[in-house]
Amino acid sequence: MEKDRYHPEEIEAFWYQKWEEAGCFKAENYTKKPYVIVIPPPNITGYLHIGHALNNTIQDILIRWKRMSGFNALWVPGTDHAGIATQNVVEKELMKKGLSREALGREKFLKEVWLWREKYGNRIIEQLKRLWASCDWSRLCFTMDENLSHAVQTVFVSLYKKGLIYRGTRIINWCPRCTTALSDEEVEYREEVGHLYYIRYPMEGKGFIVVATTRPETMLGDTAVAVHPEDIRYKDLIGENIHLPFVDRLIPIIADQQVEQEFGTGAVKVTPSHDPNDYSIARRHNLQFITVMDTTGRMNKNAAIFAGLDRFSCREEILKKLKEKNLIEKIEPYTHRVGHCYRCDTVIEPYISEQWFVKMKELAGPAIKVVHDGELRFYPERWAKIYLQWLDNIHDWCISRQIWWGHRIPVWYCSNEKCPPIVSVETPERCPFCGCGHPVQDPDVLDTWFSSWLWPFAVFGWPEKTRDLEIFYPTDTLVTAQEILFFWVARMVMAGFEFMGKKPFSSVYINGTVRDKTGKKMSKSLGNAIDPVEIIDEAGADSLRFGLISLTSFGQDVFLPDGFHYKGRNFLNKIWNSFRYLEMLAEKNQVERISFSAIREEIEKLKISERWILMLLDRKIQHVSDCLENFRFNEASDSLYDFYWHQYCDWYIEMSKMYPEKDQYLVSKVIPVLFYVMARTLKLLHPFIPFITEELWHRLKKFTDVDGDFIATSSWPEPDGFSFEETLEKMDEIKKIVIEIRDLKTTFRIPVNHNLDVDYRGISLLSDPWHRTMVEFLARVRFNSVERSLQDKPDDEIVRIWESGWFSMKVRGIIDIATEMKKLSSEKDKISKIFEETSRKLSNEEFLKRAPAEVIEKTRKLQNELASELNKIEKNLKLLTGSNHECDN
RNA sequence: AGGCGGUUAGCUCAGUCGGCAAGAGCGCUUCCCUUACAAGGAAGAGGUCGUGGGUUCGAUUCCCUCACCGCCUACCA
Repeated sequence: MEKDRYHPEEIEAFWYQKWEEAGCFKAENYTKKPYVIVIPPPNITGYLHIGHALNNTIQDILIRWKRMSGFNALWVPGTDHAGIATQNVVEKELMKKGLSREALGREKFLKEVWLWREKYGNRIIEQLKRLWASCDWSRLCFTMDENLSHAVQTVFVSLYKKGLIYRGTRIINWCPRCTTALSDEEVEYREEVGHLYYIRYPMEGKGFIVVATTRPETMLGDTAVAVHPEDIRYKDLIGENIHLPFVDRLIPIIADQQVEQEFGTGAVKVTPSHDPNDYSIARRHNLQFITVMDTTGRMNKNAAIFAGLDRFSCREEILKKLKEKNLIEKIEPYTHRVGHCYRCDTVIEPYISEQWFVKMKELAGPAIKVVHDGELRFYPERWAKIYLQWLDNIHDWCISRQIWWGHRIPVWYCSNEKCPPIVSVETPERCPFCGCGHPVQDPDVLDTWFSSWLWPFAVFGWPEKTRDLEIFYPTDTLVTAQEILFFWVARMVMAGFEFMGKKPFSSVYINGTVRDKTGKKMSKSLGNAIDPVEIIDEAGADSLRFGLISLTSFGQDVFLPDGFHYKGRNFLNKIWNSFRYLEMLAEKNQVERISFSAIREEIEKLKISERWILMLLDRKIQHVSDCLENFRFNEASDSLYDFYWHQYCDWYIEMSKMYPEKDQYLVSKVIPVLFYVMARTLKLLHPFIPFITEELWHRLKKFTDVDGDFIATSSWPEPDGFSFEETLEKMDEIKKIVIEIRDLKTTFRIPVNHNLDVDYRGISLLSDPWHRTMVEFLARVRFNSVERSLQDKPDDEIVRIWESGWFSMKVRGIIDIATEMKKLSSEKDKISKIFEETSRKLSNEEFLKRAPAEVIEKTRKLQNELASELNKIEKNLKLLTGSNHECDN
C-alpha cells in the first residue's frame, strides 16, 4: 500500500459543486419544521477575513447540524450596500482616472457604483461560497434590491406617519472628509495624547478670565464663557462681558450647573456650534450659534483672519497669535478621547445641521421587554446586560446621510415653503398641499443600517405577505460579532416588533473577536490580518474551520497563534489514512455489503472491544448533540477529535489488527463495527469538516448501506442506547497493563515480540485467554505461562508485580536498577501523598456527614486503588533491592 | 469614571451544577521510516490554576481585596 496524505484542493471544489447541483442547501421541504439563520450581510467592499471565517463557520455548523437533524434548514445569504464605504471606494477609483463624483454628477456617479458592484460586489460571496457556506444561494439578497428598497421606503413612511421620524436642526457627528452626518454609533473614540491649553480671555472691564480647552480654534465661535453658579472664585464675575480676541465680539460670563469646578480653571468657553456640551448649554441660555467651519473642516468667513485655513492649521495659527498677544497662560499635556469616522478615520467634527431622525425610546420598549422576559436569549448571557444598557440610554437615531449611494429618502419638498414635506413611497406628481407642479426630492440617502435593520423580514419579501415570510419568520438563531450589537442586533429587534409584531429571532450567539498577539482586532487596515483564503489554499477549508472552532470557546475572544490550523490539517490526514486502512481491510477480507442493522441485532455475540467502542460512540453522539444545543462548539470538536484519534484509532483500530486474515469474527463483527463507528463519527464530524466527511461518505457506499445521497442530507445519529458500562473498567485495565509493559520495554530497551514470563494465576484479567491475546498483541510481547517462585527469578530478568500475579521479562545486558528504582520511588511518593489526603478525608467525620454519597463512594474507591497501587510498588521495589522473599505469592 | 472579559504546562488555550490523581494542541526528551498515517507510532518530562483574605467537610471553580492585560460604554471642555 502506498503512502498517502490527504489533499483537500480537488475534493473541496468537487463536493461544493455537487452539493449545489443537487440543491442540498435549498430549503424546499416545507413539510419539515423550519430552522432559519439570516447571515450578517458582509459589505460588498469586503474581502473575506478571519472574523468572517469564524462567524460563518459557526453558522454553517448550526445549519448543517439542523439540516441533518430533520429540519427544513435555511441559511439566507446576502450582502450589504455599505453606503459610505462603497462610495469611498468608487470615488478613489474615479480619482485614479482623474475624475470626481462632483464632476460626474449624481446620476452618472451612481451608474459607476452599480458597475463597480457588478464587477466586485460579489467577491466576498464567491469566497464564502467556494469555501464552505451551505447557504441557500437561490435566495441571495442585496440591501439595494428592489424589494429591499420598497421595504425601506415603506418603513420610513410608516414611522413618519406615526411621528417617530422627524426632521430637525441638531448638533450631530460630521465627517469633514466624507462630508456627511453620522450616527453616534458610527463614531469610534480613541484615546489620544493632546494638550490642554489655558487661554486668557480679556474681560471688558479689566483683567482676564482663564479658560482651558483642547480645541483653541473653536474659540472663534465662542458665544459665552460658563462657570459653575456656586463657584466662589467666579461668582462675582457672572454677567460680566468678555472681549473675545480676533473676532471683536462681546460675550457674557454665564452660570451653568454643567460646569465642573474641578476641571481646568473651572471656567469653560462655550462654542455652541462645535461641541455637544456647549450646544446644550447654549440652548438653556439662548446663546448665539456661530458656525466657524464649512462642511469640509475649513474655517469659514466667521473665522475672521483665519478664514480659509484647515481646522488643524488654524489651531497652530491661533496658538501662535495668542502667544504673540501673551494670552496663553500655560499648556499641559492631556490625554483624551477623540472621535473618528468609522469609515475613513477622519477626526469627527460636531456640527450643526438639519437632518432626519428616528425617535428610538418608543421602539426600544418591546426590545427591552423581550430580553427581560427571557424570550430572546443571548449566548453568552452577559451580552444581554450590555444590550439592555444601551437600549435604556438610547438616543434618537440620525438617519440621513449626505452621500449619493444608498436608499434615497422618500421625501419631497414643495417650492412653496409653507407646505410641509411630502413623505410618500410613490414619487408625487404634484404637491398634495398646494397642487403645484414640481416637488423636489430630498437629496440625502438613508443610513445603511436603516436597511439592515429590516433584514430578517425584508429578505422574505416584506411588506408583501409572502409564503416565505409566513413560514420562515421569526428566524431562529442569529450568529454575529459583538461590534454590531447596537448597530444591527438591537435595531433588528426593534424593527421586528414594530413591523412584524414579533421578535426576529430567539437566540443570539455572539462569537468572539479574532485578535492578534497584542490583543488588537484583526483587520486589513492594521496589517495584522491572517488571510483565511491563504490558509485554505494551503491546507483546505476543513483545516481552517477545525482550527478556528477548536480555539473559540463559548464566545471568548480568539487569539490566533501561528499554525493554528495544523491541528485540523493533521486530523484530516489521520481520518484520511484510517479510512484507507478500513478500505484495505475490507478488500483483503472480501467484505462488501456490510449491514449495520445486523450489528444491533447480534449484540450478545460481540466481544468486550466491540461493546466498548460502541458504547463510547453512543456517549459521544449524546455529548456532541448536547454541545451543539448549547453553542459549545470547541467542546464538541475537541471531544470528537479525542474520540476518533485516541480511542477509535489508537485502540480500537489497533485491536482489529490482532485477527488473522479472513478470521470469522473479524469478518462478521469487527469489520462491520469498524465501519459502523466510522460512518456515525463522520456524520458527527460533518458540520465541522464537511468536505472530507462527504468524500469518505461516498467511499463508504461501496461497502455499506449508509443512508442519504449525501452525508450533508443524511440523518443526524441518535444514540443506540447501548449501556455496556462494565466494558469500561475492563478496557481500562487492559490499557493499563499494556501501557505498563510498553513502559518497561521502553525503559529497558526490550525488543519487539519479546517473551514475557507471566504468572497470571493472580492476574484475574489475564485468566481470560482472549484478553491475554489482546494484551500480547497490543504490547507486542509473548506470554510464557510460568508458575515458578519469584525467589527463583534469574538475575537478568526484571519483574513487575500486578495484583497478586506477576510478569517478568528477560533483559539483555545490564539491568538499569537505578532507573527503575528512581521511577518507582517517585511514583510511590506521588501516590503516597494522594493516599494520605484521601485518608484524611475519609477519617473526617464532617466529610462523611456532609459530602454526597457518591463522592464518598468515589473517594473510597480511589483510596482502594491507591492502596493496591502502593502495594504493587512496594513489592516491586523490594524485588529490585533483592529482598524478594516476602513478596513471593 | 463605570461596566465586562482575561490571568491554568515553555507557547496558544479547554476545564458547564464547588468533590480530578487538573486536560488538549504545539514545543521539549528518548526510541521507532513496525505492512493506514513521520502531518505518524510508543514511552516520558513539565503546573503550589495571578496576589491576599473569606465561605465550606472540601475551592482552579463561589464571595471580597489587590495587581497586571484587554475590551466596551460615558457630554469633564
